[in-house]
Amino acid sequence: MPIIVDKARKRREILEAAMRVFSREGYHRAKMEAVAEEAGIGKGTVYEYFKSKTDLFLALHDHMLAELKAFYMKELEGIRQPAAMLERFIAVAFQTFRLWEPFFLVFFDYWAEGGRGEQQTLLQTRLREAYAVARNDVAAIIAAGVKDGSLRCDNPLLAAASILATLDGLVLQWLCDRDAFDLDAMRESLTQTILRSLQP
Amino acid sequence: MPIIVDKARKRREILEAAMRVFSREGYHRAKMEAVAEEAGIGKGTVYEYFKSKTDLFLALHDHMLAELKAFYMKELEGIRQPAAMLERFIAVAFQTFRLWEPFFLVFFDYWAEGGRGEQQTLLQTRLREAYAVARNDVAAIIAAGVKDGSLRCDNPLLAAASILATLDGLVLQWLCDRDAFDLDAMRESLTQTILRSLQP
Amino acid sequence: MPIIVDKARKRREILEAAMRVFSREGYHRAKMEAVAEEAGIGKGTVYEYFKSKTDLFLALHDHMLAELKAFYMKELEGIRQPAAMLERFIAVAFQTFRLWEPFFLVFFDYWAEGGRGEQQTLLQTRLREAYAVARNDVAAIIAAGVKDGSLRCDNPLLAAASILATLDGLVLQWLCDRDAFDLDAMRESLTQTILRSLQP
Amino acid sequence: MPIIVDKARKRREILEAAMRVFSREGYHRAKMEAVAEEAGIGKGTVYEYFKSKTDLFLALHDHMLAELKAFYMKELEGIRQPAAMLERFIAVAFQTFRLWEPFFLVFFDYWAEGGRGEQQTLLQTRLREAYAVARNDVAAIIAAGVKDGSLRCDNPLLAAASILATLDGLVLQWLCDRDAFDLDAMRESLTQTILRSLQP
DNA sequence: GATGAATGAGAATTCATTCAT
DNA sequence: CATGAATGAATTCTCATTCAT
Repeated sequence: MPIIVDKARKRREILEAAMRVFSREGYHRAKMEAVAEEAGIGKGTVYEYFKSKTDLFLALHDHMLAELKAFYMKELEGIRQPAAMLERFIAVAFQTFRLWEPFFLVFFDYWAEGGRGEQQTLLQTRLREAYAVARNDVAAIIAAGVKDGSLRCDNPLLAAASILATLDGLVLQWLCDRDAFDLDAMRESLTQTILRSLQP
Repeated sequence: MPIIVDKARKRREILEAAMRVFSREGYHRAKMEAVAEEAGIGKGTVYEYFKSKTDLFLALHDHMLAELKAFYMKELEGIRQPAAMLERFIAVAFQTFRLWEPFFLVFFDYWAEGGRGEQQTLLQTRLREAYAVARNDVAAIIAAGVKDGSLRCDNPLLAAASILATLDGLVLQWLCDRDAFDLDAMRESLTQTILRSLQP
Repeated sequence: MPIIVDKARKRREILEAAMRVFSREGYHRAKMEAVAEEAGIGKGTVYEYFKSKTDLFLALHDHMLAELKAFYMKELEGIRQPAAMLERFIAVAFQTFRLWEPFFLVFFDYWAEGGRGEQQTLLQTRLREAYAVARNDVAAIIAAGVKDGSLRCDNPLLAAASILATLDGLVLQWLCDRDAFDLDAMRESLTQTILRSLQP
Repeated sequence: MPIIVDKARKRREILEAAMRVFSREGYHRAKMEAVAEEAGIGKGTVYEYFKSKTDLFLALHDHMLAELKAFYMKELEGIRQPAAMLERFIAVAFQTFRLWEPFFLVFFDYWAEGGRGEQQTLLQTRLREAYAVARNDVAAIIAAGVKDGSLRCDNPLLAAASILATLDGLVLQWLCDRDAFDLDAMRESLTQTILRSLQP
């Protein structure tokens, strides 16, 4: 009788090992062997679950985004007021800066790989889609506020893009230098600025 | 009669060739040979000017920042009003998105390399310094505005960090998807938001 | 109540699966997993019957030769006249070209492995023995003809070697290019040439 | 000034090293590193001349056939009589058995690789072409004999194919077992048989 | 007996760097 | 000075084999 293995579980373990290794060393410097070791398995086993390093990289992107989204969903659950949602959204973002540091470090590599080239790589498509989804989600909150009169905004999608950009840019800057600014002060200041700019 | 070679000039040519190659392929995928070819010289010659690929990468960072700074200086020249300077600063930033695309694509790699690790790499130090300088420059403009009463801001450094973050995040997003948002609309909207948030 | 398995039968099934896979892909490119799949069993099971890939390869050689010999025996059964036996032998050989194509394709690999090296590999010994047996068999037919005066030949063993060589060389050539020559025309021509050269 | 290297010469040296290694170990077992070592160069250098193992293998085929052909040309030079040419041709073939042993051992691999598959591999095409050329060359000699009345043959191309097959089959057999038959006796016998079968 | 998940030795290939000319 | 031929450390990926169930 064949050994019964929870393939989905092991797959996730590999993904999480990959995240740690990639975040530590960077995608290009990271060796498959290191990923295997981090996952506590043999080199060849990784290839039973992912057919190449690229494939693993891609799968990790999906995995990470799914996890991130789930985190946001959970944290935003139950909040109905658009302004409150935005405030919470920003707060959660700042939380992730600290809690999901490795996550964002890996993201550097997606940006570096995905920004490049006109060839419509799978990664590029995914990255583009992920951004579009995020923009739409945030824009939807703003639009809801506009509708119920609690917010004012001519172009919710543009505002959403801008908010996301600020958050991205802040992790970037903060990860390059933890002393660049105080996270809490920045969160308060940013929340104020954004909410004020959307005030009716 | 030795051929007199303008070493500084050739050095710059190599740097610019490297920028094109790195922006096209990414630092890790880029081959030294490709850089040499792009510069129209022999592979070995690159090593006469830069002692290693890392060294070239690092030197390119300095070169690029110097060029960028020079561009900003020129474009901001003559403007005295803090608010006007900020407006112009943002406008110039958006200009660079289009004009300096390869530049930013290479920047992805600096972020990817520099964000990582506690090891105080030379690159990391430089990146940190560059950010600090940029923050100080922008903060200085704001502080000047606060001083002459034309602007209001509790923490100019924090505001500067935030502005820079937004701009960084926007290139990132825009380079991943040129259709993410309209650059001109974004510039206008962003300028408004920022200036309004600094209104006394 | 243990499942009674016809081990010999399954063994043969694996051998035949191996023949198909080896003939398709070549011994070296063929994967044990592919053999297992072709046999409709699990990868590990192959190792219950053959202790290694080499072992399987070797066993296949024996199996194939036994099958081939049986085929010849059946086809030559009842023929007594040496000349007629030779004619039939050649005809059967040409039949096998078409009918046993995979068989010969695998043989390429035995030649490639067996021709090489002074190390007295098991395979090499087997190959040598197989050739010796075949030569003796054919030589025996010729010798019988010489004895009954229906054929003339100074050195039956040499003639046998030559006949076998021609047949081997023809499969080789024909398998490399099905359009190299017409099989039927070749068979007729060859039969004539051989029989005439052995005419008293 | 760049180092001046006789690239063609080194290429040939690598090819010859490859022939030795491939003939010794077989194409599949042979390691690129062994080829490099045999050629007295570094592993990477082989790749400066051949872009892959397959490429080297293919190039070796061409190289070997060219060398073989040159050898035949030289040895047949000056002979005009068709019968004499055939006799000489066979004699040269038997010479090569002894002199070019490694050559033929490598050929096993071409047969093993080239016989297989319907995919029109480059190697397969080359092999087919090589056979066709050889058949035509031999057939031309026979046809010349038919024309001047010194030989008789209904189908020179068929006869040529048969002669080549016999020679191929003989190397095969002989390389598998040097004691299978005496080369000289076989040569004489074969020459007789062939010439007699072509007698008017 | 049968299975297939796990493994790691092994091989092809790449590419930064050196250095003879 | 400039060059590009040579190099080998490093890395990805393959696949025969093992063995727990």
